[in-house]
Amino acid sequence: MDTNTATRTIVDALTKAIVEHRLHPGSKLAEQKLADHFGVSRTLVRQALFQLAQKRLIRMEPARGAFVATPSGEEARQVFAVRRMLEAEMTREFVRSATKVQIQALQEHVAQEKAAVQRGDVAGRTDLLGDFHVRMAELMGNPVLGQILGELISRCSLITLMYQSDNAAEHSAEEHADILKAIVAKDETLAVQLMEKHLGNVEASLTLDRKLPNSDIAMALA
Amino acid sequence: MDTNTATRTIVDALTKAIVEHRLHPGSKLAEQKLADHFGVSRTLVRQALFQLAQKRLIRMEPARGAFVATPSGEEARQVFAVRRMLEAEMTREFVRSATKVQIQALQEHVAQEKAAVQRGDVAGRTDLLGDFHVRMAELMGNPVLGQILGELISRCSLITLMYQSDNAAEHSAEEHADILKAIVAKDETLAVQLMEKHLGNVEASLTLDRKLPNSDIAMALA
DNA sequence: TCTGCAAAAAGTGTATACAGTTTTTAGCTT
DNA sequence: AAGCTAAAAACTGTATACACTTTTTGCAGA
Repeated sequence: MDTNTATRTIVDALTKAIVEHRLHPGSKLAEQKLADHFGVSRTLVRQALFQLAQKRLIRMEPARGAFVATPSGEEARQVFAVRRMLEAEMTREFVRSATKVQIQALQEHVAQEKAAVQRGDVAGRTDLLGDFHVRMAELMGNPVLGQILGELISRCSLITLMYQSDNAAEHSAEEHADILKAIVAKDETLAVQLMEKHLGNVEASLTLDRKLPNSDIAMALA
Repeated sequence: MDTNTATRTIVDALTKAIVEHRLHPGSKLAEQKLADHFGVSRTLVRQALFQLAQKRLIRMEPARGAFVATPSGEEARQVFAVRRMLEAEMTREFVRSATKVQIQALQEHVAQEKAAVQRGDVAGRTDLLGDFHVRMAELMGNPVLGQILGELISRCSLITLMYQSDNAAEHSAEEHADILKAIVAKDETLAVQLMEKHLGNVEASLTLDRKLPNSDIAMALA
């Protein structure tokens, strides 16, 4: 097994479990248990945990171990602010440089989103809605951008779990479609505006000022 | 010693050595040597190396160890593209929201830059020129932004070392001053434009298409 | 002198050991 | 029964051991 292929497997599995909400914010991640589960020693588990901590999906407390992250409302706002900055400009550049093939790829993606919404596939829908943004980054041929955005979106997945008040974000698929229409029309300004508004809507659908994010409860009961 | 304070020390020391060009691109980072140097076991060194790899300041090759990163011209362009996206919007928001105190902080920073330029302090100058951008991010009260930008700028430090053709980036201090003037004048559009142009200039002063980035030579000789 | 090869040295990858800390458990007191 | 305390268990943090891989070294042959 190549250098860090085992570690990567663990990182990916845990990332998936966290963003898919099978591991809840605040949950303890005990090293030995994970090691047993993955059939490796604590050494590799620790490597994975450190990487996840750097991606802010978990936090590590001295001598107490690793816990699924519980981002504060403050932090959530900051993450969204960065996303808006990054994606506004990304959209602008995309309108300028997108080829037919790239636009087609996004159109297919939006079609998939709609399909997921229609058949009530919540998990798939959530996945696809985040992927729309990562896909766009990747289509621009900029993996650096793609990685940064991917990490921000992972964090958002955690955030939406903690703070979602209603399913107001259900319109995301439509908003993606609208953005895409503006892109097709090469209307740079409109596309950027719609993207900013879309991210604003997603953020607005959260109740970031809640006093007790349910994570604290989880931690209190843990 | 708290959980990862030792590891952090090593990460910081190596980061500093890399961005200050005391460790050259392609250099081998042998674990035992580092462990001896820092007076710890390989365990902690490895943790540090993994973190640096995630920040893309080093790369790790299976069974061959860690080397100071040698970013390709392609990657360099991508990093700069992301910086432009992020900093264009950051500048826009800064113009909108900056208080007198924040502007003053930046003015003092630019004054420091000029002083470093005047007294021919190359190392200090390089440091300060990068810090200008991080400082701005921090002043916006957004640590998430600050961290992402900080990492991008660390990578740029490596990039400029590898690809700098001449000292064309000497005008950076003046350009910072110009941007700041536009900010003071609350001229949003101009400030954004100047920031974009500034980053374009920095990138343009590099010869990213060079066939043999000197790192390859270093590696070939290693 | 240069090339090829095998042994030795150095280095990485993973598991395990062990010290110190935190959490849990069990018993004792009120 | 509730609360406190001490012993036990579980867990983290770091070092070390060991297998396996890569690199270096030294020597034989051309």
